[in-house]
Amino acid sequence: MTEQAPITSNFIREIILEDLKTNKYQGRVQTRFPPEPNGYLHIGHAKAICLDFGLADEFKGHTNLRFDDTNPSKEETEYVESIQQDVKWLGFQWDSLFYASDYFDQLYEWAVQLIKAGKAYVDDLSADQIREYRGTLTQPGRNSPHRDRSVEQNLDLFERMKRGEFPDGSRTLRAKIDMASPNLNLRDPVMYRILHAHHHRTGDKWCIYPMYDYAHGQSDSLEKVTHSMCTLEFEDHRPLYNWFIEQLGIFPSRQIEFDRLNLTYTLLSKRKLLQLVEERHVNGWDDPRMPTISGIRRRGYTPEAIRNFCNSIGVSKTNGSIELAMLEHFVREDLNKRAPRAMAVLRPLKVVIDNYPEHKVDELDAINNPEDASAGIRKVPFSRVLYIEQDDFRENPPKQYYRLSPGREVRLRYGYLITCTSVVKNEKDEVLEVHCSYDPATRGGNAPDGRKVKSTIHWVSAAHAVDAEVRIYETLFTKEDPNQVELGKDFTSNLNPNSLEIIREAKLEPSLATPQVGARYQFERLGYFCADPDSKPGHPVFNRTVALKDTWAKIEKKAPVDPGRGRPA
RNA sequence: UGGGCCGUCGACUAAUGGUAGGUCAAGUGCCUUUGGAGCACUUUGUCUAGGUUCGAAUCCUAGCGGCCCAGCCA
Repeated sequence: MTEQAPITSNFIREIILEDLKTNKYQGRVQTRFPPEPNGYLHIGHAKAICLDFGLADEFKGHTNLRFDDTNPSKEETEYVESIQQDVKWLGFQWDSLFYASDYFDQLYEWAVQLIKAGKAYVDDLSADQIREYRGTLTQPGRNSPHRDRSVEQNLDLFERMKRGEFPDGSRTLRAKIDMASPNLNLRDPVMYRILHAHHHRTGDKWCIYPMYDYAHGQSDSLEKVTHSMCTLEFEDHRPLYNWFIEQLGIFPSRQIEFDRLNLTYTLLSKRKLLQLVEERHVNGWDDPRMPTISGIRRRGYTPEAIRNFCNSIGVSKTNGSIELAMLEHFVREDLNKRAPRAMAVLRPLKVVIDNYPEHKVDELDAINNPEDASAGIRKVPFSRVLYIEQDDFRENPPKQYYRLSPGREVRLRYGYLITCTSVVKNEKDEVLEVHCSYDPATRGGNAPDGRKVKSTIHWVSAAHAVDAEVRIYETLFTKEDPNQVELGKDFTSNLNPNSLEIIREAKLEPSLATPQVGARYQFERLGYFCADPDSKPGHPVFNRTVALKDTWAKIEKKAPVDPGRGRPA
């Protein structure tokens, strides 16, 4: 396992350190991760999870998992299950599991208390009217005509809202704050709305449901949360968060806002991810192209890689976007150290070793992981007919191309030095097979005379090869910022038509015939691959997690001249 | 155009009035039975203009730029 990346400090840790120093909460650090169960968790949530759990762990504190389930029309138990699975998979364990709906009774009592204190009132205005009365960014709002009802009447009306006497949308409970506040959140925010909807946990007990602003801070307070982290867009809500707590005189949790994660070529909005799923642009929430935890897990990412990434990107209040290369770096770093190596040929080209005995099969030693001696070695069968990668042969090699070409000698990894003697082509001038001779004295890959070859290529014995499907992924979107669209179009116009390439004719070394689902390998010289649940015994399916860094691709891109054709490729 | 928040290498992030540092990316070299990995080196930055100060990324003022807020979503 990769050692933990050092966590660079941040302003939230500084706040906690200061609170610890001044003994503000008697040395307690209590956080919470509060997802709404209305979708799958994504890499952006992973950042929040690492923060919430990581900071609490660091200071011997506690973290609750709390489902923010105040809107029954969007929330489902499928999501609460996937969220728990994902948090655990990332390597975190919550101290207590709560639901905002656990607090519905208490929240109702507190609402009554606020009504009695003249701090809340039942409003009969419709949604449209409320919007109208709210004013605009530059103009103050106006008081609702119902704002000054008596406490008795408010109590009666609120009670009857709860009993179900009124239809959806006909009334709300509002906090009585200030319709002229420059902060729109303080212009008598709605605390309760009428919603005759079945709730995934409370069933039909309630037909009024608290709004986020009224539920979240009070839930934090009930759990004695000391540091309540959320994203920047809630900054404007903090005065309201504090207002409820002050009016109620309950435990003062503190809300601290940090910047949401943005990743290039990636969308991190639950609404848009849901759209991708529903419109079938991807094959479900766990499609390996999705930035969901379940998607990147299926893609082959490790929890350690994700945690190291989250701990390395820092936490601040600046709106920025992290390059996808950063995330990829951390999977490569982790997998390089732990993934066993294997040989796989994605686009096979037949190679015949003419001077190798027809039916001979040799078992060659291959190192499982050069980064980890304890991983040991395995046997790989070698015979007269092999597959190599089409990319590893060029009839007319460009400058700096070191791989196989007519007359050239290369090394077959853990095998022999071979020299290309001739090629067989079809009528379309395509190379069908390559003929080589091998040097029997080079078994294992070294020449007794000390001669060197410039290149080592991977291979699979044709007679022993396992047929496999390999899925190659590119970014889901073609634009760094998928939200950047022409007028009248939406983000789906930036979908990358080549985000998934299915290779059905891949040839794998025999040890890969029946991998465990989720097993991760490095296919030598190609990248990291992960066995997909679609695998069948003897016919595996692999997802490419990430390619290896490819220096040759860079060289070729920089000087795209093919001397064989005499013009830029 | 009301309010809130934010501007440091290409990206992300440190420096808490005292040497602008780290990671990724990019580049160069070494090494290599993965053109992988590793190692070494290199390039590029404090939004602008004033001010305070022995000294400013940091404090002040004024600009400029970006993000968020007018759901009975969270």
